[in-house]
Amino acid sequence: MAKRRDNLIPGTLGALILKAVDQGPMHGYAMSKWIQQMSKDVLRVEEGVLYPALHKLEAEGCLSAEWGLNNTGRRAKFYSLTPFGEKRLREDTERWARSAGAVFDVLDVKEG
Amino acid sequence: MAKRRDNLIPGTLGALILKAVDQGPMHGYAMSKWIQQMSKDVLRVEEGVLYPALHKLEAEGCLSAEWGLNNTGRRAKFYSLTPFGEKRLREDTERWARSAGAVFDVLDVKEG
DNA sequence: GCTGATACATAGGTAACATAGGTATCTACC
DNA sequence: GGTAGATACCTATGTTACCTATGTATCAGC
Repeated sequence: MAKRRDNLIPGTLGALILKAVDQGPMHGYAMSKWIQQMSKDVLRVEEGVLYPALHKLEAEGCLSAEWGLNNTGRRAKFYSLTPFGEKRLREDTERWARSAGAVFDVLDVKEG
Repeated sequence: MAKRRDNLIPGTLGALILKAVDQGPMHGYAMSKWIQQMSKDVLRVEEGVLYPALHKLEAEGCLSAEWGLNNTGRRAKFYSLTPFGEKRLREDTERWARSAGAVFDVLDVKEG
């Protein structure tokens, strides 16, 4: 079980979530769909992976949460970026670009 | 201890090593230096990380090893790519390009 | 004799993700 | 009334993969 590396590149999940919430307050299920769509179906964030990550980001002060209603009247927990979360997103994005670029360099692959 | 994500993007180490050996038979220490150099000092493969990974790749049939002497006459274990290792390198590289590209898409970062 | 570089190796710790299960509501369909 | 599927949340357990620390040994240079 626990086959590795089917969906995500480990270490990127936090940034993906923060980027989703950066679009505006969003609930978990919508983030999952948004990431899947923006990645053209390459990245999938299963719910058993998503919710623990959300709780961790909230505990770290990157996200704030409050219950509300979605556009069909269903109860959902909406997350927003805190200033600290915005800072984290910028840092994570920068670190990712740097590290991923280095991997492309070594593997001698054209990026894009 | 065990601070996370200082050097490597998890899941990329195998491909980095295979790419190093793809340059020609190489011993571990030289791989470490080669990766560091090709990544412009962004990626560092510590020895406690490298050698277990080499043993694993050998056990999986991606690498073959034999003892020899380096150019200064020192004893070293030289690794070569097996056909299976070449296949693995191609697959890993392709998967990396696809997944990393998707992360760039989501994070809305220019690659390169 | 000491330091630093080269070269290999193992042990123990932990984070992060994958999988599998669970609850609950609402709509659509039969 | 029953079922299926989508929406929406959650937790528990397992495994991998990496990080750190530490050890051995040789050789060059001071």
